[in-house]
Amino acid sequence: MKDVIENKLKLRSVKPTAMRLLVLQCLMEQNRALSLNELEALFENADKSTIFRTLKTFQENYLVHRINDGSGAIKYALCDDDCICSLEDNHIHFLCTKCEKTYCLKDTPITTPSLPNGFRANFANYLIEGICSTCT
Amino acid sequence: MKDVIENKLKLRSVKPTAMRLLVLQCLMEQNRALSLNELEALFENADKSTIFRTLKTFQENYLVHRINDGSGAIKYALCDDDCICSLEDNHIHFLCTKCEKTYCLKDTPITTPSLPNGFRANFANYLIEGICSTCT
DNA sequence: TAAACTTTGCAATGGCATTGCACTCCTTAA
DNA sequence: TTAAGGAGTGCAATGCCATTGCAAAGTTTA
Repeated sequence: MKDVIENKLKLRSVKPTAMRLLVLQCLMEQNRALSLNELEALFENADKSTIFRTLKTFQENYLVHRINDGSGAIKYALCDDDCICSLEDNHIHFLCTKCEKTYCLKDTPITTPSLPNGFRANFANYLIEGICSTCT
Repeated sequence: MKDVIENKLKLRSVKPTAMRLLVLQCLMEQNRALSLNELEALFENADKSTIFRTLKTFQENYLVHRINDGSGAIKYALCDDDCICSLEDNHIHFLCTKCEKTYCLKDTPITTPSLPNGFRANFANYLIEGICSTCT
């Protein structure tokens, strides 16, 4: 397990510090998008700004992507290994309004519609709110 | 023009105060989604909290909908007259990353994909970022 | 081993949404 | 016509979250 995490970092040329390993492991285990506060709560003794900067480093190296789910707090979720956060990598996110958890629906790619004349798309953020399978 | 605005309010049983007429007119004229700060700047002498509460009233009566375009500030845009802000009323929004303006693409309804088993959709927020026709 | 760089923790700061409270305005009923 | 009640408004907080400056701690390199 530890190897897998370290490999993920190596793949993106990010030095494996203790904090980074922890955050990455956490994101892998939870299998959903987490906010800064949620992450902070899971660690107890780690500083929020350190986690913030860890996540920033991760973003810059395509390890995680940010999700704006309208909850007020930005959520962070793991990217696939071959992700470069392009329009093609964007996928739908799902916010359960009951448990407040946000999931990546990686198997549900975003279909970009034809836009009005002169409009060009670079990035898409598609969020669906509803009830997840656990809360049904 | 004034009649049109007053009618819109009457249609939703919202009392036409000066502030409400102004805000509604503004949203109609701009033909795009505006943030609280943008609205405040357009009026100069009106208080932000009044505008906020005006918009809240509008939301509650399906006159405007909120848009989370990831800019940090919530934007507000006019609803159609027959809107009840249901999943079917949701449409795509477009944020131009150059001029920072957000548009409703009312003619581009959101197609909700088939979700994983057990997931049920109640609301969708689909934002596309890119360059608008004016900035191309 | 010392210098240079990176990472971390703490303590701000700033932006935006939201609310409490008092004042004003408008409506209503005696 | 006037007093009372309710709605709307303005001002001044408050709170939450993202972000950053700075110094200490840790790591790498010559």
